[in-house]
Amino acid sequence: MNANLSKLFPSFSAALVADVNDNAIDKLFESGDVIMKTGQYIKHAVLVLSGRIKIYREDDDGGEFFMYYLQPGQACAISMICATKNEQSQIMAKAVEDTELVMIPLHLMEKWMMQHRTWYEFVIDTYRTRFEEVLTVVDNIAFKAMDERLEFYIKRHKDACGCNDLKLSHQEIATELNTSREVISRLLKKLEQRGTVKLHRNHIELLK
Amino acid sequence: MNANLSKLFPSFSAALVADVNDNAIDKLFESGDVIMKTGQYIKHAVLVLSGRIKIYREDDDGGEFFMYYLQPGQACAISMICATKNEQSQIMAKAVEDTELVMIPLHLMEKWMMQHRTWYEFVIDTYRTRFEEVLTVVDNIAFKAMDERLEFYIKRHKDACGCNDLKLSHQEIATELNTSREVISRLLKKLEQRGTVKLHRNHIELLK
DNA sequence: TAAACTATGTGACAAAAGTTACAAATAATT
DNA sequence: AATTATTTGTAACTTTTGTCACATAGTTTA
Repeated sequence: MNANLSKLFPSFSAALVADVNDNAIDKLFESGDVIMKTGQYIKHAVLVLSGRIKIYREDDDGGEFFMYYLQPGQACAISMICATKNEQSQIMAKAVEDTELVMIPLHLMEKWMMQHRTWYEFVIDTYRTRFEEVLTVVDNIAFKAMDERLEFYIKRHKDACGCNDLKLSHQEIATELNTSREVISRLLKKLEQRGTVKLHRNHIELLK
Repeated sequence: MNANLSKLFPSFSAALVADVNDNAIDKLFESGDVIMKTGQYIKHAVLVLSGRIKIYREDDDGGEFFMYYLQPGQACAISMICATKNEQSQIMAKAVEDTELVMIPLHLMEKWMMQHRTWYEFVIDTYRTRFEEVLTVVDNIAFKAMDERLEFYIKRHKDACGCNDLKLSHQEIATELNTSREVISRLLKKLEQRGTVKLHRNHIELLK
């Protein structure tokens, strides 16, 4: 089914790769698609094969606070945690590139935890790294002001896409940081004056 | 060793309770003791038998941001996650009452995951509920202003201790919310005027 | 009990963030 | 090319939060 599964998930044993190929469902999403809504019931654990996903926390007034990226070779910790009990999703996931996923039915989660040591370790590792990532998000909003949070936001984008372009409007960035467009425009201007970025329409060039 | 272990952790199988009693180490802390420091290596998974613990996230400048309470019958998710790989703690834990803990050596974590279904379910459930709790913390600092965050803080204290007294100074509350004492004094005065609380020295009476 | 210490109250002000309003620049559509 | 829509820039203002200064009221200690 997927020749590059073992390349993207090198820790998986051959038996596990075979089991994934035999049982998992492949699914494609286009850039911009909402992959999972808040409140939706989760029936699969999700592995990312290609593309890029952004994970958001939503509030009652339409706020969409950006939490973290999901990349090829990674798994959605929330889907794994929720999948074990068929719980509702606490987050919203959106594809920001054309994305290929592997969906693993929830009843296999527990079986594989017992059967495949490499799956067990992968799941625990996914929990740990994602928990730690959420803690760094807490750090930023608890301890930092908006200027530093914007820089952190830009840095994470750079790390995730490996590029020097942020193709978003000021309004979109503001929404993901739960602030207003004017605040982001102001702070970006300051970054431009410092030579950190160059501003274009719908597009920010990252210089340093 | 502990007669009430099965009362506090009713989901545990008899075999698991016996295994805990045979292998775990009992440990006592006094109110105010730091149970775990940020950066400390974790060698045990921690279960709470009695007392109350507060979990903090620290920053470089001595900030101590309050995350959540740990109660009897609960386990420290961070210790479980980190214990599986002997990682460093990402949080600081402080006893706010005299506290009795059960420490489970890390090499048993994995063994029990395979051996005891009730342990597996308990661990997964601990991850899930704690992950969700951290997400509600993110909600509060990402979407809410300080007045609402203070009310949320008070509510969680009330839920955790089941009492109507918050025995902390304004300065201590300010530290745990990463703001200044004056801001907390101001907001508490407003709550008092609304009849929500009654202010005393080192002690806030919760009326509603 | 006087002195020292700690906690709280409060006014005045500064800085950061959020809001309103509108102009200018760019892109898309007719 | 003209019109319309979107994005960005910015000034003026309000609100919230943070800081400084100092007064007052309890508590503890000498």
